[in-house]
Amino acid sequence: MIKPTESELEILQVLWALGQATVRQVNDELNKKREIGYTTTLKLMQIMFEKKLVTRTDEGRYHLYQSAVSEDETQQQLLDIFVDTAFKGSAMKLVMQALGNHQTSAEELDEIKKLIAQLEQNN
Amino acid sequence: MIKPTESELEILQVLWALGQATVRQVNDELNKKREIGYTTTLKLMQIMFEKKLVTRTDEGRYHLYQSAVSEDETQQQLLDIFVDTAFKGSAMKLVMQALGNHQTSAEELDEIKKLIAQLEQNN
DNA sequence: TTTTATCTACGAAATTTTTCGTAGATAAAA
DNA sequence: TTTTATCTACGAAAAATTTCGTAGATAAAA
Repeated sequence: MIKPTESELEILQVLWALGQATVRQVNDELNKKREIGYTTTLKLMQIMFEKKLVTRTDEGRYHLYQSAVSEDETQQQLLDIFVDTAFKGSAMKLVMQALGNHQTSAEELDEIKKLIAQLEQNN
Repeated sequence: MIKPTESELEILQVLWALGQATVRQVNDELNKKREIGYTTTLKLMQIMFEKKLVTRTDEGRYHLYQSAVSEDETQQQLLDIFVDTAFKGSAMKLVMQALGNHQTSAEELDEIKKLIAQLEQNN
């Protein structure tokens, strides 16, 4: 599977959120964060289409784009790479850092505890 | 603080592990993973010196390099960016994915539980 | 019907990152 | 002393990524 670039990932985020979208819609979303030209987004999405990161349907005058990769799988893939490059492969350390420095709600902590309990059972 | 590039991060990893090292040593380490020319590593480290990512002492004929940024702080910074870009800001989801898909030992799970207990107390 | 707006395709410029060759200096080996 | 090995500095090529301008087509508005 191909690792999306930073910009490609931003576009995938939008597509995951919207389900499907035109270049215009994606570009509008991106511009909520930072200025980016329409043709820039267009070009990126065309490249992503070639790379098969997205699919699209021809709706007459325009194209309707959809992500071709699942959010979960992509996140998992990126996470694996990230753990390797930034945390020398220690997922453990990453988890500790993430828990330590982000404020996590009581409910979320409960969820994690549940997950841990599950993992312990499966041993 | 400056975000190191992928290659710069690889070099920082080596420096964090060795404490201090010459270009030659770093290059040797990098070559355990993939082929990379000596002057490539040299150039990168010179750039990192300009960016103040590393410091160095002049040991006569050669330079002895040290990381100028702490491993923890850098990891935290990268983690923050990564959570944002790949997980839309949800550290929670990242933790769940990381725990779920990497085999974590019983001891490690214990450590995490301890940390969670601590976090719960501080509420 | 004419003008205006919007869309795609496409090439190429601009930027960022990575890679390496060459030159000059100095230490080590012969 | 001469040769060889190794180091830094530096420029610039190569590669990867991002950005945008222009042209041509078509729909919408005037």
